[in-house]
Amino acid sequence: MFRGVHNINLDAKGRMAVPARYRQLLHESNDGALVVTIDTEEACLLVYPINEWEPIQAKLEALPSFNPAARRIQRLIIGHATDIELDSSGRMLLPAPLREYAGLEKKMVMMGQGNKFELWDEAHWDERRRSYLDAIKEENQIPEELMNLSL
Amino acid sequence: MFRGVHNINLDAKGRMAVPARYRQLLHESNDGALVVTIDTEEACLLVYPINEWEPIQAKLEALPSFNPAARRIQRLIIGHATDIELDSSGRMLLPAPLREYAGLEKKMVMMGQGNKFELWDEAHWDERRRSYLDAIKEENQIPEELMNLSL
DNA sequence: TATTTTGTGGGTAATTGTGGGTCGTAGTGG
DNA sequence: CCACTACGACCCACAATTACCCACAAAATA
Repeated sequence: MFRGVHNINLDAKGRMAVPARYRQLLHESNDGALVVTIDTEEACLLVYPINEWEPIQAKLEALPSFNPAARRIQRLIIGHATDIELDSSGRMLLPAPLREYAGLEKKMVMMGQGNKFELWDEAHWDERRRSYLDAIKEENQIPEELMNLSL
Repeated sequence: MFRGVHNINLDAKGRMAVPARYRQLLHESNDGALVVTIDTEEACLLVYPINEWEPIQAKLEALPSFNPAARRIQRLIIGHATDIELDSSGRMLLPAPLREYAGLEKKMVMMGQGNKFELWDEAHWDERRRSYLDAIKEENQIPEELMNLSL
């Protein structure tokens, strides 16, 4: 699955070159078909290969629609989910509204996260990473699940 | 398993020569396939043979993703975990973003740590080692687990 | 000291990333 | 319904990076 960081530049047309190492993988499994949507907790975008996305959307749709919290999530996540494809030179064009949401201008960071990629504005990610690292260092009570983890 | 220290130089292209004694081992078990990621507590990098890494990523992905502390750890560790291979002369090219994180310029230290290696900037490691030694001398209460250890 | 192994530095070719031109299509407004 | 505009798909050319290779220096071994 996906992992690793890459510094990527967005060009003037809002396109980003997908690192070559992922292209084959994306083409083989899904012919380069992807879905981008927003992360509701952070100002970043999530990119799924279509086959990873479908079950997620199905699960979201199955949520009880009279529940306001569920409706909100559905609206936000499904609402922003946009199909995109890799172009002939292995780039993807990020839709303007989503670029705006994540504050993507030029320098960005692409990170593999298992079944998906995350896209961050570079400055924003640097700052966020710092705060994550601080949180880890200052944490006085580490969750049970993490205590037993040996890396 | 891995142990021992080596002083290593990064060349101008960001490559480091893996000490010959580890090469065979790495090639035999994994064909030289490795994963590098960051240490979240110290400014250093962790290098795993791929077979050692996979179960770790699996464990990380299994953490509850609604737990903020777990999400942070996942983002940081999986997000930075980059696949690399030994080249034909037994060197590895460290990705620029990771080199930056650990402040690796030229002189570095590689240390075996059981199932992985750690990479430190030399000056940084020297200083850190001093502070570790000081901490041990000044410590008045030694953790239970250590009390029963006989070296 | 001779010989082999290991580490280091670059040169080169191939691959990958970047920028931009052009054309077709869809959307907009008159 | 037509002209015009904006945008995206496609294409090409150049720049940057990486993989591969070879040669030499340094170190270890015999």
